Amino acid sequence: MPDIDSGSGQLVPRKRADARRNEKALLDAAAAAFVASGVDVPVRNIAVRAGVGVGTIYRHFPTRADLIVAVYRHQIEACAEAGPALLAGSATPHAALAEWIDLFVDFLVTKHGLAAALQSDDAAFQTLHAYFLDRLVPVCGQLLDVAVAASEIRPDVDAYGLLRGVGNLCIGAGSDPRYDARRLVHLLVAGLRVR
Amino acid sequence: MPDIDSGSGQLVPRKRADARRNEKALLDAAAAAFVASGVDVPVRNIAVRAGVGVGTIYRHFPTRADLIVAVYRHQIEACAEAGPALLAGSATPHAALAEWIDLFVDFLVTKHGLAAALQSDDAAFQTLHAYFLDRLVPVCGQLLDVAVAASEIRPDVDAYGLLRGVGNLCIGAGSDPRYDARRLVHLLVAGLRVR
DNA sequence: AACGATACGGAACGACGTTCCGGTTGCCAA
DNA sequence: TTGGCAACCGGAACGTCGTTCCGTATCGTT
Repeated sequence: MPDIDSGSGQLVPRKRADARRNEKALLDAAAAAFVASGVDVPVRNIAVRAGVGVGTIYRHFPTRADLIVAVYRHQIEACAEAGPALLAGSATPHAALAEWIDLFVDFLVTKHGLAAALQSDDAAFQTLHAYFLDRLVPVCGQLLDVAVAASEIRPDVDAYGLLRGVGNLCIGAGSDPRYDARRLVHLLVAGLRVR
Repeated sequence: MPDIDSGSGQLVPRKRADARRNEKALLDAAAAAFVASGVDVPVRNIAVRAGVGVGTIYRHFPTRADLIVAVYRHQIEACAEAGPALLAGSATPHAALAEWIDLFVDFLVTKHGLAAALQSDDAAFQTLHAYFLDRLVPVCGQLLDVAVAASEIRPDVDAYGLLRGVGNLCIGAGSDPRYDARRLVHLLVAGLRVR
């Protein structure tokens, strides 16, 4: 029985044991390296940490973005799923939006260099860009829609632009104590309100 | 008479004619290269455009930041000097602040990659960072002070953070038609208002 | 014209991302 | 158990880029 069900009825050939072991080791090593040196850490460092050759990294994760997404997938999913929950449990739609954006900001500012990588137009980061957008823009859009319907915020704000703006504001947060990204994001969110 | 007065009583040895010629050629070449490929254009490209060796670039401009500052110094000065003028000629201090920030944003979004370079923590860009801050933070601070004194905006906003936030919002503007940095900056500035 | 200071050019080096291939290892069938 | 082959691995090798360095050329003065 060489094949395995990968969650959605698709039969994919089961990977070799050493390949699975290396993939796990790489994820752990990458997570540690990202914490220690940011997501821009040289590929070779991650390879050394994981005790594998650089070729092995590229085989499992063709681009750096694939590795980043794999490392942070759980947290991004959690953020996405928190959207509807906040909407259901908050006093007002605007409060829910603000709290959700806080979650997003908290995630970004604790990941050295991730916000910068998100905005990079380097082709290697397109996958990263796309994953964040696919997963978070709809959630943000829903929060915006409800808040607009409640006449709490201006009607002409789109989720994509807002999310990119928030992401941009998070760049460099954490490396300069004089720069308070959370505060600026709050100001931006305040600017969304109808007067 | 080999020495020359460099503006402030300091006698500095006059540079050789070929050195002055090359410096001019480099500034022109860099300006053209920045427009064509952004401020991250490889050093060698600039050297080729100027018809010079790479060593000559590093002799005249030890870091990339020095070259960028030299290319854009005039525009940055103009932006700084526009602050007081706007303050004098605008309807309200908040309007002056908004207009001045518009100038700053217009400058940034038309210079490919400059906003990103401004926030980079790479040591080579420290000079750039410092020059922008030295020149523009005081101007922004003055605009903020007056607007605060007029009770138009919240009192707890500092010029450094605001300027960095605006700069951050400009990252990637121009390379993605879906991302409207000007609009987000407007929202941020709107968020500064007292309720 | 000759000479010293100044400036030039580009080769060379190290860091990095990425590709490629000879050797190794896990897996299945016989 | 073992043979064989596909999958997989490691790291050498290549191209790009920033940066340094030094032998050579040029300028300005005497």
